[in-house]
Amino acid sequence: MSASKPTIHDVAARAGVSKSLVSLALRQSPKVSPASRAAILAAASELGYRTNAAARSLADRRSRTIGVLVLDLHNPIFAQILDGVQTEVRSHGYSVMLVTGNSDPATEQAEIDKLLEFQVEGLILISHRMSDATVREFAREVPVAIITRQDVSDTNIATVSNDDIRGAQLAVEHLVRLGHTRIAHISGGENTVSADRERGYRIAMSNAQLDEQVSVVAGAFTDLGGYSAARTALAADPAPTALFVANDIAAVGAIAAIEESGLAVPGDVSIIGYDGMALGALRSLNLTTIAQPLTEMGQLGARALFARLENPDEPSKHTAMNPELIERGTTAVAVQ
Amino acid sequence: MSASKPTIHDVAARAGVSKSLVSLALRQSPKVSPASRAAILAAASELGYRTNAAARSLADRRSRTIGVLVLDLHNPIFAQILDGVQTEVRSHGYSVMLVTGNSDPATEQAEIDKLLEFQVEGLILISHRMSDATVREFAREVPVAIITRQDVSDTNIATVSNDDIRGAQLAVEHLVRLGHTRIAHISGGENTVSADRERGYRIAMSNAQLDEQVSVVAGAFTDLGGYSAARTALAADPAPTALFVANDIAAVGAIAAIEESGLAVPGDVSIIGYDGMALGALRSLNLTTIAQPLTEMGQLGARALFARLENPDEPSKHTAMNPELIERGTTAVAVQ
DNA sequence: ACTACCAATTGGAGCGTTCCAACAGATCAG
DNA sequence: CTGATCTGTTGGAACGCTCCAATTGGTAGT
Repeated sequence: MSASKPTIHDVAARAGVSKSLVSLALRQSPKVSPASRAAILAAASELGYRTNAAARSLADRRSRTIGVLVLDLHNPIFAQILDGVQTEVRSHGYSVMLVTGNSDPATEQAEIDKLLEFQVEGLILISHRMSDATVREFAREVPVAIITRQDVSDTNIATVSNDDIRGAQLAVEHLVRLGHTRIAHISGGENTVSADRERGYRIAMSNAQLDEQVSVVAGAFTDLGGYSAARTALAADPAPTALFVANDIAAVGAIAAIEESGLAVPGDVSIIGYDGMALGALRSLNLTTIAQPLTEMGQLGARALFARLENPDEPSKHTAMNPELIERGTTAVAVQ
Repeated sequence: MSASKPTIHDVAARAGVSKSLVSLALRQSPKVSPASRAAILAAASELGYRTNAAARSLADRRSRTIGVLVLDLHNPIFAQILDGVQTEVRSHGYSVMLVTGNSDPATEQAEIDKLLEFQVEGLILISHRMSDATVREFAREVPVAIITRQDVSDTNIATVSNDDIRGAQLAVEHLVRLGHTRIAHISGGENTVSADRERGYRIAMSNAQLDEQVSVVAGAFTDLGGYSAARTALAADPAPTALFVANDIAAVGAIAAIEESGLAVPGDVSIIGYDGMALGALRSLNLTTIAQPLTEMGQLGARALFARLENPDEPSKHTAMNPELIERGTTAVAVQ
């Protein structure tokens, strides 16, 4: 009637065997006789025994756990990526330890430090805001996979991303094809993904001889960020007839700003986002966007991590995905 | 140049002191001389030492970690609740270990089992699909806080929720006030929250002498669930002029279905959701809803857990929040 | 009947920490 | 100068598990 949790010793005593045999039985070793196995399992369940992961991971010197950092749980695209990650990690018999840094580098770093203290065997960063140096530092301790970015290159860091520059060009080319010239860009703030998308915008504008029309308003990867930036963008004279917004969730905010100012989407202003979030497919939003295969990217990222875990000699590589235009209802032929 | 991770012994050797003193210094004990402390800290950082959480939690017999289960990361309201939970948990010096069960009871249970193996000191369930018996079983091992539900009662289970029956009534009363009579309800599937909201709907309809008009279509707490159910609801003859949808994300799906069938919101059909998700406030959705104070509920749930952790004698209690009507653009006077 | 082998089982060491009782050396009161 | 007190430091035990080498009983082969 011990007050605290039963241990392997308690189970052993109750089943009338040694602790070693209990350990073997609990881990399905074939060298335990059926009789002992039955007695041990019975004793364990009677006592409500639960193995202590801390002790196990200490003795084992491995945790069978992967640490996952997600940039921002408010944006549903990360849930889509996570779906792929979880599926893959579980299929390898590992657990996921999930943390967020709320888009703040210092918090992210602190959370990763904790993950490493917990002895995670690998790290998956689903977008992040830390410096390359910091990430590389972590990569010296465990294999790392980065999903959504490709800027860090290191033998111990695998990356999976789409080509944001190319994707942004697809977005602008689509608008140009519809006859738009005053195409403004709402950026996603100070981060590499945003920088690439802006770069693609500039390249495509230049290719279309629209250099004079280039107009970038600083926004953020959030609904409110897109909302405020769109207000600013619309205040220009002449106002843009199309907006390429750095990501879908910000595009939703931008639509709100446009409708609020009495204009129609896409009648007066066309909007195209980026990411391909599931919600955007619904008719109430019906958002034209550049889609990335989010769930697949999660899966591939996890898979790359395990490849390295299972074969530490092979260096990590970059996996490039193709961004794809999904034409829906928020873009239309320019009126003007 | 040891291949594996440095331990406290390595640090001790390098600093020329005992492992015990290293342990003390690393935990900011005041009884370490400044000289030793400096030497130890230097040695630790030179070696890239990181304390092993498994060993610490084993020796300490406490993990300083709270396990959090989230129903579904795809619905952004859970991110809002999580914000409150994280803030509170961190302020107590604890870490959060986050898992999802993808709305599946078996997966949820397996994930919680893992959390308990990791020796989490408490459990926060942000909505879940497990049976009362299962949850009560967990509550025998550690204190539990349930956010968003109030159905389980147990001295070791704290609950924080709004009154869903009352909230649903507010929704229906709002529609009735606008002159609607053919008010259909799109439910959220087989779970207690959904059941309560449906119950509130029925009560309010009855109070308004609209018993004959009661019409419930089985949906789900997802955008697609709301979409399909709304299609079914609209097929009725006569079609409803207003829909009370079980939650916001499903309401977004319902709006899509309505617009797709050539009807306008709120011109032809009014829509009211439930939850108060942040996204609904944006003008592009502008969703009328019954709001719950999500972040605050997260915070209060975590706080209730710590109250019990710090004072195990005091039984856990239920905290009731008030649901509140937020009138936005998806409801309007009935035209008939 | 004896060795050889195999299957099942066991105690002990070790994983990296924390806690505790013990200890050395300095400081101080009488 | 002696004992008491305090400050800083130490080795060993313990946490709950896994791994390993060793041990016990059979069973089979000759």
